[in-house]
Amino acid sequence: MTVEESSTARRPRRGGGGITLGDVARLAGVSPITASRALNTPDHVAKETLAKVRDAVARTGYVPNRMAGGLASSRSRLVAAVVPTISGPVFMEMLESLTAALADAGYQLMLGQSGYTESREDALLDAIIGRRPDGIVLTGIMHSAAGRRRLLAAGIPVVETWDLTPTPIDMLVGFSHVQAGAAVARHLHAKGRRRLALLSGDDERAQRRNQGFIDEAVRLGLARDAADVPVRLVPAPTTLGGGRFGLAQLLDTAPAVDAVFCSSDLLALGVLTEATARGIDVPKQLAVIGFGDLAFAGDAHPALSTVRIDGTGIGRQAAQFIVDRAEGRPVAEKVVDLGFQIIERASG
Amino acid sequence: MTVEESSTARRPRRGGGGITLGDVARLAGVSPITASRALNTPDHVAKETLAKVRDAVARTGYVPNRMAGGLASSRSRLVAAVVPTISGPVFMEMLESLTAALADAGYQLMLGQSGYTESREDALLDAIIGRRPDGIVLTGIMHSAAGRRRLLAAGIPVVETWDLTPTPIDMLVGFSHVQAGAAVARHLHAKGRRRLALLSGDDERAQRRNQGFIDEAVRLGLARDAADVPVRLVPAPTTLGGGRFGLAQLLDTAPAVDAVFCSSDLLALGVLTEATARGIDVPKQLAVIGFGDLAFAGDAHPALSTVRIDGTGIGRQAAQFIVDRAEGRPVAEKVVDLGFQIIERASG
DNA sequence: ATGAAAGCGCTAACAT
DNA sequence: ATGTTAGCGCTTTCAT
Repeated sequence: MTVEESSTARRPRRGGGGITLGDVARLAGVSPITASRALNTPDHVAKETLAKVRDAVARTGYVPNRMAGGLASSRSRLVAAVVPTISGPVFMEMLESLTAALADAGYQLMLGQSGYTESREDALLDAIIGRRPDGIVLTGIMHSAAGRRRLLAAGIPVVETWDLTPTPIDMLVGFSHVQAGAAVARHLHAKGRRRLALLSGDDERAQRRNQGFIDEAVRLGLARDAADVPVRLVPAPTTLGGGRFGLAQLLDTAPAVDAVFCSSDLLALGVLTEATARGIDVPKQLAVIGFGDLAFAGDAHPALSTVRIDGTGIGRQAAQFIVDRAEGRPVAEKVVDLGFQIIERASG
Repeated sequence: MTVEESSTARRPRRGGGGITLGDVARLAGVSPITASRALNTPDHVAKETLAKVRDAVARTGYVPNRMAGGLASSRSRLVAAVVPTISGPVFMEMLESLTAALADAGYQLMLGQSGYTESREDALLDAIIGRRPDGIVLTGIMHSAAGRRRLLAAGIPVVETWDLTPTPIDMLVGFSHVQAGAAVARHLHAKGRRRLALLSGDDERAQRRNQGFIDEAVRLGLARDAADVPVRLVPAPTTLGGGRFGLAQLLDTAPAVDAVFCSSDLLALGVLTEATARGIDVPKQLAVIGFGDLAFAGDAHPALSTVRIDGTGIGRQAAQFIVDRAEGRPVAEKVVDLGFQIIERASG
C-alpha cells in the first residue's frame, strides 16, 4: 500500500497514470526485467519469483502495454487484413478463422477495406505500415505496383489469398480460379448438359473462372468458340436481385440454355428464385451451379449445387504463415493450393 | 547522401533499421520535433520548413511509427470492435461503416470475436486492453460484470451498440428491441392478421423483440395471454435451413397461424422457401416479416417485408462518439436511439 | 536465475 | 516558429 502511494505520488505529468510493469515489479520485490521475464518466458524464472510476480499482477490488475512492448521488441503482434469490402459474405469465413487462429497465437487482427478508389488504397497502406504489423493478409485486388514495392520495402511478410497468382509477392494460399471454372464445365457436361451459360459478377477473379469454364466448354465440343457461350455480367458485389435479373436477360438472348454457372451462391439463389417465379423446373429444364457454398446453399429449394472453397482453411493457413514467420520458424512451402470441391446437390 | 551514410553507420544493433523521423529531420535540416510538427500540425510550421520536410518524407518513403507515437502521446488511434462472430451478416453493414468512418478520421479498427466461451472473453479483453485502444465498440453479449469493471478501470471509452440498455457502461447507440417487436405486432394486426406466431433465434436480443411482440399481441386482443402465441425457437445463428424447419414445426403445432415474425431475414427467407415448397401462398395464407433488411430482402419472391435497422448509421455514430472523445470534443448526448423502420413489401 | 544500462521512435512540456 | 530535454513502458544486450 505504501508502495502504491509512493509510486503514485512520484508519477510525473505524462503517461496514462496506469499500472506499469515497474509497479508490478516493485510490489513483487524484483526488478522490472525479472517481472518481464516472469510474464514472457516463465521457465527462465524461479518458481518462487514467478509466484510473487503473478500475485502482484493479480492484485494490481496489470495488463502489459503492447505498444511499449512492440516498440521495444519490433514485434507488434498485430496482423493487418485487407478485404475489398466487409459486407460481401464471401470472405467472412476466412476472416473468422483468421481472427480466431491469430488470437490463439496471441496476435490481433486489424481490418482494412481496399474496395474504394486508388488514392484510398495508398492511405490504407500508410495506415497499415504505420502500425508495423508482423504480417499482412491480402484479399482482392490491392496490388498497384507501387503498393507492392512499399510492402516489400517495409519488410512486412505478405500473404496473398484466394488466388494462385504466378508471381506472388511473398506467401500465398488459395486455389486456381481457372481450374475451378473448367471443373464446373466438365461436371455439367458429364451430367448431360449441352448448352452452358455464365452469369457472373464483373470482378477479376470471377472472370478468370469464366475463362476456364468457357475454354473447357469449347474443348468439350459444347461450343464452337468462346463467343458461342452466352455470358451475362452483373456488377459486383453480386446480389440475389442480380441473379433474378440476370437469368431473365440470359433467357431473352439464349432461351435454349440448359445450365448456368453463377459466380456466387447469392447470384445462384437469385436464379433459383426467378426460375421458381417463372415456372422453370430446376434441375429438369435448367441446371444451376453456384460458387462459395455459403451456409444457405444446402437449404435452398432445390438444394444448390456449388463450388466449395475452404475459407476456414485459407484463414488458418494465412495465420500459420504469418505466425511462423514472426516466430522465426522456417516456412517450408510459401505457396499452398487448397483447391476446391464441387458439391453436387439437387440443382445440378 | 553523406547524411544517409553517416546515419546508417552510426545506427546500433537494435531496432528495425527503418527510416525514422530523425532521418527525415536530418535530411530536411531541422530538428526532429519540427519534423513531427510538420506532419501532425502543419499550420504551426513555416511554409518553407513544411516544404523541406515534405520533400524529405517523399524522398525517403518515411511512414511514421504509430506504436512509438502512441506510446509517447498515450493515443493509439486504434479502436477495438467486438462482435459475437464475424460470420453472421447482421453486423457487417455496421462494421463496414465503422471501419470507413474511423479510417477517414485516421483511426484503425481492431476486430475481436466474443462468441465463444467465457474464459475466452477474458483473454479477448486482455488482448484489447493491452493495445490501449482509444475506444471500444461492443456488439452482442460480452458484459460479464468483471468485464465491465475492467473496461471502466482501464479508462477506455466504450460504445455499446444495437441495443438500448437501461444502464449503459458509457456511450450507447441502438434501438429498442421491445418496441420493434411491438411495432411488428401492430403492423400485422393492422393488416388484418389474427393468428400471429414467432419463429426466432434463441439469442437474447431476439427474445426481447419476441417479448414486445407477444405483449402487444395480447394487448391487441390477438391472444388470450402470452402462452397463447405460438413460438418456435431455433439455435442462433439463424439459417435459411432453420427457417424451413421452423415453419414446418410451427405449422404442425399451430396450423391456423396466418402471420410469422422471424428474428432474421435469413430465417424469413427459409420460411418463404418452405412455403413455396409446400404450396402455401405468401402473403395470402401466411404473412412473413423478417428482421434486418439485408440486401436480398427486397429481391426475394415474394419480396420480403422486414424491419430495417440502420447499421450504417450505428457504425457512423459509434465512430463519431469515439473520435469525439479521443479528440477531447464534448459529447452532447451519450445515448442515441436510431430507431427502426418497418419496410412493407409483398410478403406481409 | 537475476539485474543494470541503454535504447525502441516518437511527442509533451517548457523554453526561446 | 523552432529547439531542448526528458520521458512514454517495455525489452534487448551484456553482466553477474
